[in-house]
Amino acid sequence: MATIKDIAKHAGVSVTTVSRALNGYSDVNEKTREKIKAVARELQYSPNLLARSLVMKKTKTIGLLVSGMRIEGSKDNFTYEVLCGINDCAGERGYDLILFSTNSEQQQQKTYNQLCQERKVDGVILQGIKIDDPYLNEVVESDIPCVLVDIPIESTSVGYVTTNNKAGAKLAVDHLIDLGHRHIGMINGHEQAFVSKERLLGYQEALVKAKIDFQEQYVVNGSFLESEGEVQAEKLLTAYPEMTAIFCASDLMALGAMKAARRMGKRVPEDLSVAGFDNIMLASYSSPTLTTIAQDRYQMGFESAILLIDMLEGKEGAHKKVLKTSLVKRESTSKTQST
Amino acid sequence: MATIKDIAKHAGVSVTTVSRALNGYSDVNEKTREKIKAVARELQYSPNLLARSLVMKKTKTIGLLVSGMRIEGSKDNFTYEVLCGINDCAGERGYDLILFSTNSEQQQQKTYNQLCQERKVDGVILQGIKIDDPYLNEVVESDIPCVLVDIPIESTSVGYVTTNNKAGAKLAVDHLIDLGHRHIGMINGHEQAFVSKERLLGYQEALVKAKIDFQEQYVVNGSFLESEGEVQAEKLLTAYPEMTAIFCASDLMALGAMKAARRMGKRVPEDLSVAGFDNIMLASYSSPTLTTIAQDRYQMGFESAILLIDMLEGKEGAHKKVLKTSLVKRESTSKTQST
DNA sequence: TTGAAAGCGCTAACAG
DNA sequence: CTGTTAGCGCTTTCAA
Repeated sequence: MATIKDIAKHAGVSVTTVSRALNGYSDVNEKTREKIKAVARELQYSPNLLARSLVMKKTKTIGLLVSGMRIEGSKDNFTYEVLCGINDCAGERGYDLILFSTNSEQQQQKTYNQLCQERKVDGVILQGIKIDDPYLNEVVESDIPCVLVDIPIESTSVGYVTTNNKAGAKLAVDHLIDLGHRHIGMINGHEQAFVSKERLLGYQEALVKAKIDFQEQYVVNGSFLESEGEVQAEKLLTAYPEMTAIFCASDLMALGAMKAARRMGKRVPEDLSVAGFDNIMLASYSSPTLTTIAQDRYQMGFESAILLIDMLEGKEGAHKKVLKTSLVKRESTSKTQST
Repeated sequence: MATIKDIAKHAGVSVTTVSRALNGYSDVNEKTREKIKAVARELQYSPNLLARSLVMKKTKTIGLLVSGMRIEGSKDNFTYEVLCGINDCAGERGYDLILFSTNSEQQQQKTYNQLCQERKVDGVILQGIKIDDPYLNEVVESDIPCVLVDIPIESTSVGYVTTNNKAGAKLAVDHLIDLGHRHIGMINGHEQAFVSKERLLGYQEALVKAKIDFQEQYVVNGSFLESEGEVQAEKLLTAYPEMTAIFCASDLMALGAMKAARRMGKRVPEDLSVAGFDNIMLASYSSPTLTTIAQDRYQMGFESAILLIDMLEGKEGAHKKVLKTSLVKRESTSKTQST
């Protein structure tokens, strides 16, 4: 509750001097500084960041715009792990995070710019928004520095962090091909996800390399949902009994696919190999455990924050970061029995 | 970037009128109001919440002090799900959330009061802090309204939300007793957790009711960790071969216990019944699936926010909320074979 | 090395 | 119904 005014009074100096002393300016007598510091301690002073921000036009605050901070997200933990990464980096560098809820209707009525300008965040990290989200246009047009997770847009004020989804998908499909599979289906996410496009490309690339014809009807969308994964897997396996492997663009859908297989009396991996993408927690607890492509969500968050803060502090450097993936072989894939 | 000053100029009125018009005061001519609103829209005005907060002494911001926002948390998702609940309620009621990182050393040097006073949050929700956390004392002494998750402290400015842990534990142990078990071990969390104390009481209560002697050596601590659950389960099962069931104070530890059993050649549930607490995602994906006590983490978050905001807005009412639990029967528990 | 004064953008008495 | 004035707590010229 004490203000610099109080300190000034108690220390017998002006507010200017207090401000300078506390902020470590050099042009202040060391004795006065010590005295001021002592008084500040005594009065349990803590600066009012609102007032400071108002004049400095910097809040040391990063906005976090997460679309889909929902309970369902605890299945794949994407949001949470990214958040952990952001939080750690921000903490290290002295920034606090402010969470913009985009769930509630109340907040949805505000534009992106309103959200940011009202709270005067220095920059923003956007996560989980779809390619056709109206916020996205605003982001690009606005000049508030921001970093996008998994959407490749780059400009002076916009950067992004993503995983090498194409390479990751290729890794998975290569693995299936190595195991002898020739009829490989794919359950993709949805059209509004950049990562889906990339993962499809990786799938196709692997096929081309192995001289396997791409069959359009082998690829369906499952909206990244476990339930849809199950539905779509059943459809694929019914329509194309020759299929011996399915690559899913998310582990959740892969779990769904395994369920479908089980229900249809197909054993995984003996009759059907299933590979996922993400390497979520559940992947190592399901039975059979799931072969998948690992992507480091914590790191994505951490790098997003680095990128953004570097931008905010005027550090030069690339505005994008593409993280590596790796193949995690588990029980859900094996050599094809049918040859 | 436009301020009320700009609007005032364009509309040919004073800033006061602008302020009043935009804030919906009644004592302003509807025509002037309309005009002002039009100008505001035209200029893409959005209020500077910093300035407003500075004078109003209200920020419409809730601080979130989460200890242990770490990647390991994605195993049980406690933090994330509580956060979702808080976020949803806060969003509905027009509050934004500011995340205080307590991970980094930088931030740890600040006291609780500094954290809150600097950012001028209206209130705070604390989650995941231990009973012996230094922040806790500060909370009680400070007069910043706050709500604690899973720590029962109540005062004019402090409230809490928790689950009925005693009843929940009793439910689990009753279930094991019903199945015929008489030698039931317990792997608890740790001394610094209020919930651990409660769950132990529930365990004891169930034993008393069934006229089973409480054996102190049957109860060990596993720090809520899967790995420790495994270690402690092995110790228990080795030392007390008569044991046919273990109640674990968290699902994670229960998963560890099942691992230990498997490693020791004991089948679950035929040779050993295992019950957990929490009903985390993994509980329904493990094999065997885990019998457990469900607690609604999202609801805990939501209720915390309700409690806090009600306090902030001067609504009278209880400062605590205790949520119900329920038993979720799955595969890991069954009738005892050895009789 | 220090202080006086102005101002960040807003709200809130108090007059008129 | 509207404007004038003051002030929230801080930083920052500009003088001294």
